[in-house]
Amino acid sequence: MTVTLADVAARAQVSPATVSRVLNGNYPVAATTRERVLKAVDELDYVLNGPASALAAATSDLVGILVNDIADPFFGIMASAIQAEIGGPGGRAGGERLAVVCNTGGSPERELTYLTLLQRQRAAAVVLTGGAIEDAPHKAAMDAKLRKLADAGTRVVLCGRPQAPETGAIALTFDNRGGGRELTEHLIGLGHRRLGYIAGPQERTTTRHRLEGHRDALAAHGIEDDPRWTVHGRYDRRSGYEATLELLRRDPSLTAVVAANDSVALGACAALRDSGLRIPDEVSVAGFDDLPFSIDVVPALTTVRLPLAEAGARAGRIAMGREEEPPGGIASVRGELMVRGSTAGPRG
Amino acid sequence: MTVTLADVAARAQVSPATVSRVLNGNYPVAATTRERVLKAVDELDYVLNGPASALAAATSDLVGILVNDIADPFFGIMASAIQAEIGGPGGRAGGERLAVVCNTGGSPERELTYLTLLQRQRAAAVVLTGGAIEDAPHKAAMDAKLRKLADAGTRVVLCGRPQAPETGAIALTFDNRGGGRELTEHLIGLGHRRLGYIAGPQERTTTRHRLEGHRDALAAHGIEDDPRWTVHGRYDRRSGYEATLELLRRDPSLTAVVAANDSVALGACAALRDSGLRIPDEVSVAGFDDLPFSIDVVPALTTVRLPLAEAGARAGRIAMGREEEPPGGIASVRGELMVRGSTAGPRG
DNA sequence: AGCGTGACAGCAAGCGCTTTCTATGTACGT
DNA sequence: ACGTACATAGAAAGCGCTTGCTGTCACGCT
Repeated sequence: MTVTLADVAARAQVSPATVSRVLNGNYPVAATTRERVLKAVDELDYVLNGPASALAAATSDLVGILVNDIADPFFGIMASAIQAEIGGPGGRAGGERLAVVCNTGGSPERELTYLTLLQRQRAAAVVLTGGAIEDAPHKAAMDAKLRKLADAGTRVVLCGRPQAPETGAIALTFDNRGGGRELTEHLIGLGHRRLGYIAGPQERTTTRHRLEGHRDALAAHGIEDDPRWTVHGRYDRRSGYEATLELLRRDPSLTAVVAANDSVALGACAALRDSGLRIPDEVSVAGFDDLPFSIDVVPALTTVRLPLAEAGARAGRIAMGREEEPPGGIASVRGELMVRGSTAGPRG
Repeated sequence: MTVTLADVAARAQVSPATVSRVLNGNYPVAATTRERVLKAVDELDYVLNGPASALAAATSDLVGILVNDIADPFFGIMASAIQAEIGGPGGRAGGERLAVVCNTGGSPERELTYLTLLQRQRAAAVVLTGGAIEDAPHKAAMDAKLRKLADAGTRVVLCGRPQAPETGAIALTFDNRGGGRELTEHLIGLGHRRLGYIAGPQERTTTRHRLEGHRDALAAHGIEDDPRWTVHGRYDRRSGYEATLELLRRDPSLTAVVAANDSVALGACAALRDSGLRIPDEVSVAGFDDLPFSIDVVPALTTVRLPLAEAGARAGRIAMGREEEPPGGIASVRGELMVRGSTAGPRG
């Protein structure tokens, strides 16, 4: 039924070994023989059996990219950059690798299961993007898994995720804390003293770091951090909408709302508008990430730009061993404050 | 070094065959034996060797999802829905499958190469999303490839892509033409007679169908289709920005701009604003897809909502053989016109 | 002329798992 | 009690490929 190496060998009148060597090209084969083999491959429309090849060679060309939410451009942009470098087909790499992205949906179990699946396939490398979950048992399980992957020869790279010491993983982390601080300082500088904060899900590192940056800034300026001013939600627009209404209910005198990310900020803007409040005249709004749409909303969003594509590309290169690892296996990537129309001094 | 089935068998004092059967669970194994095996698996921290398993069983649990641009939520949303149904880990499906998304970046070569790679891996199913490329040689190559995949037992499903007859693929197509017509008719109904159209890349089916729908509407109302009113670009914001400036240069008297999709529409809005034109008072703008952000821009975008998540879920189910194929192997999915603030009568 | 030396090509032994077929008990029915 | 049927477990034959090792020439050097 299906064409095998042996069929090709028979047709080209050579041994299977020779066909294999022609295909893998790491062993001298006479030009005329090679031609003959290639011709047979073509005529028979032969397709290598991946599993068999992987089994015999004990290696695979699979590279996994884990993302929390594939429908979120934050991850899409990173994944795209990573994949381009891995050299999924046509990438700079040459050797054809199957770079695939796996959507965990933010679920700890799926994250772990995907890692196991990738481990089963003896993946050549794995890149984990975005924040990690801070549940202790889960973290322990993840670290153990990463350690095992690394030990088995799989290159593990973290992109936009805090370092996991002792796992052998290379980390490119985002300076969420610094970005958060800078953003809130900007608002404080404009004169704001009552700032609402819409945080992401409780148990994620990204959430915690951004929030800490925010609080650092408040503390540095001697501003009391009223617990009513912080609401947790998901990293999506809907959540931002609801959280903003809640914030307004708790304290209608807020003059600024800082959101966990741009999508949340969008929801916040909608909620404010629906509440009859003008941005930035009555309330300022700030986001985080600087996704492409952030410049298009009106007013354009003040936010912290994260070099997602650059970081992804670098992570991809490191995963392929085409770029030196950062010293200590970790590098921090800074964000850049983008001041735009959505923020202004209070009572504008 | 690595733990194999045989190691587990030895530790559990059974034969490798029994271990395999416990793991695959499709053969009677006494409860006590099973326990013993499971215990050994756990103690040894055994991980199945995917390639070996796939080779021996001649099947694989890999499912590929091809997308044109992973950074575009249009694809992200579909991919997410497909993956959820495939049952990547934790999905409804139970059996653990490795659902992976492959980013072609819109390149014909990469599309083909990914298909080959998936074919190598003997993928269980493949879902292709989004428009196809209309280059004849490429189409022929694709069709041949799809045919071969289908013949080899891989389930092939097209989601939001025109049917490829003779390939054995199941198609869920979007009614881009109908949606395009409806949208333009809405504008005509408002009184517009000079409508600019920003189309996508020339060689894509989606581009052509939406444009045809637009022209159908114009023709139906006896409106001349001035070639100056159509500009081709990419499916992104930047392109929309530039195309709009070009449109304005060619004919400053346009009263409406219809964009190939929402991202392009966003760029169009920015260009109009930068040109000092108010939306919708001076120029109306319409998009396509109804991505999440479309409701947040100001004014909110009039657009055609495509049920991306629903279609993706259905495609995923069909790929898993959990939903009956549509009659004739093809089903058309309609869009829904969403009238919002970005469109109004001319000289509003 | 004789032999060392490359340059190729082939043999054959696996890689780790699945699965058919066979063997061994055990529990029935009569 | 004896034969039959059923429930389990094992032996072993691959699945299709890679690769270390073993030839076999043909060439060039002394």
